[in-house]
Amino acid sequence: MRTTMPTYTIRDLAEEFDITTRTLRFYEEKGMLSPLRQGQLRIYNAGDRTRLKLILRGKRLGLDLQESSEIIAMYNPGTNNQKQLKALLAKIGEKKIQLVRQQEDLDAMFEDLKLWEKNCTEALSNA
Amino acid sequence: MRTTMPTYTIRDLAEEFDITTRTLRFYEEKGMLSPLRQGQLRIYNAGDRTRLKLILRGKRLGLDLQESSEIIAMYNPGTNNQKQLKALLAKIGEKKIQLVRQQEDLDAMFEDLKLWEKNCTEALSNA
DNA sequence: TTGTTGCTTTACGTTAACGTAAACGTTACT
DNA sequence: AGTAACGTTTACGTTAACGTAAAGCAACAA
Repeated sequence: MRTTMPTYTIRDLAEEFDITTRTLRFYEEKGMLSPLRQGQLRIYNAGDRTRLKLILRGKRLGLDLQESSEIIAMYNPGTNNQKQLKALLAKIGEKKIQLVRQQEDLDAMFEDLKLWEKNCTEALSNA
Repeated sequence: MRTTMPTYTIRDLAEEFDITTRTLRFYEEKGMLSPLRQGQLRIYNAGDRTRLKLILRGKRLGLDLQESSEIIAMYNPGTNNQKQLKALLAKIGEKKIQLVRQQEDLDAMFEDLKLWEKNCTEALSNA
């Protein structure tokens, strides 16, 4: 049996992820997405959608597009040689260090926010 | 008794936080730092240093300088009026939502990294 | 047929966050 | 006095990540 995979227009994805169509074309221009063409229209599949999600997740974490590209490249196992794998491991290590740092920063900022929130509400209730 | 608070030159801070002096002057230009002058030299105090730390923490979390400025503004309690406090609370709420999102993204990425790391090391040991 | 809507390509504009260079003033050796 | 090391201001340059506008094709609606 042959199940039909879902496809998306440029507008579908733009609306779902709240970005502009310009942004999608831009990512394509950068080689991060390669939707099929049906005539001259772009037609995205599930893989494209997943890659887009990864790009946007990276953005929220403060990665630039180049970094996100590298992350995404880890997903396809085309890299079967020793040197590249080791390089990849090193990169993963770096990324983990950076993410741990982010965790700490996040925790610290949450603490601050909690304090400020407390102070604000108290100041309001005493008014 | 009068204890002398520590002060820092522009180079001290640049080296401590691994940024350039240009960056420090830029933040000043944007009104985020206001070091004293001794002659025409900048002389930073503990408060300046703390603000700088907050700016850099914000950067690591992907905030832009404007957002970091707002965060820092929360630290000085000069805001004692009802409306501003409520606005502040709203902003804190937004920020918390965004940070929670970041937490989730971080967790997801850590999971991925762990998987990739495993795959890489296995691939290497089988070679 | 003439809109209107939505897609396309091409190309120039914009903003943030600095980098970089020029030209100059202090202080500190030597 | 010379010069090296650091600081200063002023100003133009740079990069990433899109925004925005122009000009045009395709399909469907009135």
